[in-house]
Amino acid sequence: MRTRNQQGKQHDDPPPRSLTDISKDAVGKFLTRTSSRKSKGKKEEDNRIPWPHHAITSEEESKGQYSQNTDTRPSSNANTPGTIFPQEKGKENSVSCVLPGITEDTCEMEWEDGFVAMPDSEDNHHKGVVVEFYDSPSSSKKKTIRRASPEDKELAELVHKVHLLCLVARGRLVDRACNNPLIQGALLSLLPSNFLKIADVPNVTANVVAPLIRWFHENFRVDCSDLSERSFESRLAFALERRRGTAEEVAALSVALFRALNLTVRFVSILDVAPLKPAIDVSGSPSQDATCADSGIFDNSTLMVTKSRQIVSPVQSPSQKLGFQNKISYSKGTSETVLDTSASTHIERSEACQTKAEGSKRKGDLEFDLQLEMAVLATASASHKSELSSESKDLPSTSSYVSSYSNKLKRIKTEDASVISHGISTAVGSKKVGASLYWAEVFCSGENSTGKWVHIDAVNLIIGGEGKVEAATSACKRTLRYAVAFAGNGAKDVTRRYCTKWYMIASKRINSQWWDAVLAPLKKLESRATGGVVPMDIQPGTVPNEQEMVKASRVASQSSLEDMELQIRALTEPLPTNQQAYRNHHLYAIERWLNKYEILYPKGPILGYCSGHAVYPRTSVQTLQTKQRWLREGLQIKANEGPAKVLKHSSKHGKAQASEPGVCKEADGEGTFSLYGKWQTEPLDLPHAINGIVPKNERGQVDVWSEKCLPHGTVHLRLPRVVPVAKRLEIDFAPAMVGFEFRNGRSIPIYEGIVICSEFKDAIIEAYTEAEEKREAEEKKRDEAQATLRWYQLISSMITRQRLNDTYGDTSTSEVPSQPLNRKESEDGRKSSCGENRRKPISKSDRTALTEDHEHIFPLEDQSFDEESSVRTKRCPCGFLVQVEEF
DNA sequence: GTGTAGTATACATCTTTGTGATCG
DNA sequence: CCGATCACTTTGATGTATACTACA
Repeated sequence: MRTRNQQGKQHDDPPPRSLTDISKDAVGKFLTRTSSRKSKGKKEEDNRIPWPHHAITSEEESKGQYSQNTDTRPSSNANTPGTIFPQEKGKENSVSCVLPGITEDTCEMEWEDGFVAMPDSEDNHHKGVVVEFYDSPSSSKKKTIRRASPEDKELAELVHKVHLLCLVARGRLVDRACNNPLIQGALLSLLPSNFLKIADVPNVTANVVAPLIRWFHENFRVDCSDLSERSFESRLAFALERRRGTAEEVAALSVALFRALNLTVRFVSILDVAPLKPAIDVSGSPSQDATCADSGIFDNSTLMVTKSRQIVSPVQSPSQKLGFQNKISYSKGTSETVLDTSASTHIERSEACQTKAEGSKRKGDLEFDLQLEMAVLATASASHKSELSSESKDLPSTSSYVSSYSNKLKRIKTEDASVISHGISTAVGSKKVGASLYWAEVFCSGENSTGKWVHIDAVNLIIGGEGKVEAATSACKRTLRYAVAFAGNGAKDVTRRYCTKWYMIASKRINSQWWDAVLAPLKKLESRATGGVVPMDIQPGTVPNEQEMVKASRVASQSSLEDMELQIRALTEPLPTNQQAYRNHHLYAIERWLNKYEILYPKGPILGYCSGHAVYPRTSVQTLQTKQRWLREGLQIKANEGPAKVLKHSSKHGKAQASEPGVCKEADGEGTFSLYGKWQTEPLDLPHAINGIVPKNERGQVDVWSEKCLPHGTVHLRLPRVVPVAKRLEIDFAPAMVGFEFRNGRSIPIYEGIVICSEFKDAIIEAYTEAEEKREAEEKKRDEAQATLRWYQLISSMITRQRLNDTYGDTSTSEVPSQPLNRKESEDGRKSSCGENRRKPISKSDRTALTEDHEHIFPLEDQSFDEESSVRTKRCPCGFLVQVEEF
């Protein structure tokens, strides 16, 4: 949808609002809300999240789509200083402006001087104004980078999680379809009888199944039929009938076939989820992976292949498929791209067009498109696909192109057969490789002594190619982050089998705690399905027969053997060849990249070398702390322990110390501070309280970082107003310093309560309770007295008013009641004239009491203050009141 | 085109124990 | 006189992560 907008293609008639539209709107609104919560910050004037910056045309505007558009944000063109947006035909009328409803308050951005290009055609004249921004030569190098805000990060993580869950659910759905007995039966009926004996082979090996896979590969082809309206099972059945389907379907069919032959099989899928970290927003930098990012979720047949929905391709060569499908995907957005059969130069041309078109997109936009599509697909995949399908129908030359192009590719196919038969090995490292997203894992009991899960990619005809998956994925500018095996409605993360550079993906995966918790129940199901019942899962009370027990124990060991295998892979990762990788490597470290507070202890063993730097196990890296910091954890430095590391003080400290010579120098020298490792510490040996005296530090207090820091025989009473109590009882105490806070540019210690000897605890608490009760009673008494007084004043003023009314009635008069009720006059010294204090008009009734000679007085106890409005109300006992606004 | 090291920069973290005037 | 409260220039230096650049 966005692509169409961007290309300036308009909807002649607004299509009926499908569920997809509704979802998109909802997601858009959600994201708008998220973006509006943007945090402050000087650098955040570029206040946006990755967003498809549609060129909002005036035509849309005039049709009212403008207001319907979920994008209620200003076009990013406007607030991206120094960004050139290439002009394209049909886009001249794009408008960059602040949208209605966005005020200066809500949209604080820096506007840059630009020049207004006047529309050069009459056609455009009435459509709007083009505001273009050109970089000055000096600013051309400067890119505006918007760092992801915490909200962005949170959102990206949520999307990542939700997407993961969706893909896991999808994998289970596919897995379930593979168990469909009808599909399995139909597959068996197609199978030449000589392959049926595989079902009886006791120890299956990769070699045994190889001919079967070859047969399958020859008989089932990948295309991208669009049967989105159907359930996956019916799609699978249809693919079986046609002997062609999407890569996902073909892979699923291979799994179904293996299962029909009684092999232990998993359906494995790379979960190509939305990134965990939000994309940074670099204006003006071309998106490198534009084509990769602009892909669907469930429809990719290979990682290289984008927009594979509309294609009927009988070829298996990934390289051919790549060129072909890219071409199709380009045609979707660019109507001028003519797809003909003649030559690959056309493909290149269309690629160029695409590059040009995509070049105007920010990386963030592309990421957003992807995420939006994911979110929408999660709720309305079928609907969305049908929409895309209808889009593809709009393409005039697709079908003719497809048939002729496929003929051409058929010819190429025969030439490429040798390459294909060797799998992807010859092409790994080249971008001409299509890495499959889906494959099967067959448990070959005849491999090794204990059996082995063998990677079988029937789509690309690869057996045992687990080592190539990662390279092929990375060649596609993707990262293999999650490879999940599905069986028995369960799932198991088998990424380790396919990933050798875990350090590269560790930070791109969701925290393992969450992921493990998600997979835990699924892992059990998977384990149970890949052979039988795991002993610990046998229900108490049921007695499994011997056969079941044997099978179960075999599976248990099979499962744990695989776990062990994966664990070994995890712990025996090859040493990275670049130094940077050691900065946060979970297994290895080099001294150069240790943090300030880290040290190698013990310094060894050396596991290898990288660029001349010795590589140590990460387990040898220890965290260091200052003496003070260890103290907070209830640890102290052992006697005679020298510092493990000595660091220079910051210049601030240096200055402070220089200005105050002789003050507070560390024991080990000037301008330095010492760090110690945990191995140099021991539990804190605190002084004991003796004779009711609390041991205090040099400041006469006790630092209570935690309960561990309390001297023996003392307690910490976190009670307000407890100091006077201790003083009154003449009990020795120390103020408890519990931390610091920064106020007015300096750190201020925070005190909470006192530290006293345990033996006085009860006495203090008793006295404190008593004092508090007394205080509360006094407070209550004071409040009551105040209330009484106010009632007295109120009634007095009412009486006075009544008397005045009785005396003078409605007739205006200048006579003054000479006897104001003023019981407290003598007590209150604060007098003020009415004129001085009256800042607000007084009410009409009050005016009747306003007199010329009477001097009002406003006793303090008759004043009330409204904190909300900051208005103080002062009352004269005569009933006159004045309201004063206080600042 | 790719990988690596170095650099720039935004962001996160750590730092850390006053003083004088005024008022009740 | 003493103690409580308030105002006082709302830290800022440094480390770390990450993107970018130059170079092999």
